[in-house]
Amino acid sequence: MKLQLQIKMNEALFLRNPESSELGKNILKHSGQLIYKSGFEAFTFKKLAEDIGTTEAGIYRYFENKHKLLVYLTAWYWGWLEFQISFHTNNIKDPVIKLKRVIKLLATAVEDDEQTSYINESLLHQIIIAEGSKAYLTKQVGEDNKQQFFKPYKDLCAVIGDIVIECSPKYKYPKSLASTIIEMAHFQNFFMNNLPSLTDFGKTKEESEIIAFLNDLVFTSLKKS
Amino acid sequence: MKLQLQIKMNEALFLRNPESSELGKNILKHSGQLIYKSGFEAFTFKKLAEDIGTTEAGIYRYFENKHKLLVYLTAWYWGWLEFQISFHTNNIKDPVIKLKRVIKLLATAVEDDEQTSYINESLLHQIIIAEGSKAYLTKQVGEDNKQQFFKPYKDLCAVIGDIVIECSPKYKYPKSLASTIIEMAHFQNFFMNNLPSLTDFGKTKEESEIIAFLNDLVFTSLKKS
DNA sequence: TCTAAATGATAGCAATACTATCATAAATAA
DNA sequence: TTATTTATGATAGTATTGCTATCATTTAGA
Repeated sequence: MKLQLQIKMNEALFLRNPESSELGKNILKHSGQLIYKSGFEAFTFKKLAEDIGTTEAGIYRYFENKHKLLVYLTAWYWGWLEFQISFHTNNIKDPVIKLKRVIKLLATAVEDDEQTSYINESLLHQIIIAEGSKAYLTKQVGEDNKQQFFKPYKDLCAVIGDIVIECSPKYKYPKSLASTIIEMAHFQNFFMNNLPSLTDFGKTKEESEIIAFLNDLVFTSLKKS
Repeated sequence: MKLQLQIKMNEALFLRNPESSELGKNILKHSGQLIYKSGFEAFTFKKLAEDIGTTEAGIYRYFENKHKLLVYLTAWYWGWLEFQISFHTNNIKDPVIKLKRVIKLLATAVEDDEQTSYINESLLHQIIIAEGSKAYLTKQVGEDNKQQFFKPYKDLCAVIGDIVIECSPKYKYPKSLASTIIEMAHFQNFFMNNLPSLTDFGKTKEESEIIAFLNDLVFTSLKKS
């Protein structure tokens, strides 16, 4: 039996559901590759269309513009990650172990899990590191937020915040700590690889060091309170 | 006597030094206002030129493109902030108080200090919060880094890292903690105002709460080690 | 097998991101 | 002072981007 993981996406993110057709799936697959390769700024629907072997107009039938597509990809990623977390922390009672597992999942380059052939999760992880913040660092963030585009991110943040509270019921900043963990898991990775002197991991470039840093940061905060 | 604070800028950031002429100063002033108002994506040299009352070609004589201009503004900001920090922590011996002062400076909306008429620091602070990461979250980050465009940011990070070490000589992650403080001072502000459920400050929207969060995060980490 | 929906092919248009040219004004050096 | 460099203004032009529209052709579902 082959299970197919389906992440329910916000319908306002697309014009036509990309998961409902071959062309749509190709859009998701190739946009991931293209954004990874050339960066979001250089990414255009024209190039994407050429890559797939369709036309620009074809892409526009699925996504209004490249911003929506980026938001789609990030939303998909956060949804997928929340599932990974609930899967990998299932049956763990100790919230400290749970939180450590979460930090590891956030900071570790995932392997493509083959459950979704049209999205390469490890590529997506890299894209989120370098481009993820651009999904919300815009003037339309308020509008986009009203339409619930960032719900998967917020849900994930809430899940992590809840684990924080389980670890330390009196801790005063569970949600800010959660968003700090998420952002820093990615930013420290980007810095380590691109601006190493902003980190202490420039020599080894090991993800395990980021995990150690975050564990130290989080658990000294939580033990104390 | 009126002191003029001059921040030495990397010459590779511009084609003609914008601080050397009226037009140049106008470019800095109005680009700040425009980016603040419409966001970096919608910002174009054409609009900037119209705003100033010059031509597009006129702007291109100073800056190669809008990315370089953004990097210039961020570099200027980090340089200015490092000066503010050295000024406001001067003569403080206790590194803990020093670090608290630094956190406060990072997280507080600055008031325009009038020393530089052509750059509005409080506007710039807002720009850095919303657009600052876009200066380095690009495919050219490696190239830009080779040209030392991010030196002011790295210097600031080093300064803060040194204070961390003064506070707690055995702490293992001074630079990562420094970049975490800097980034989170800004990100928590952005989240608080735009995606409040990612923080614990959505109700009050007070900067003082961000400062309290960062102080808690940093000093529990440092006291323990 | 009919019919609706999805795709492909092509065109076009306004805005963006530049580059080039030439005239003029302002600053500076001989 | 004049000669000359340097900065600005005005205008043009070009390739690419970011779309929208139309119509013919497949493909898939009822």
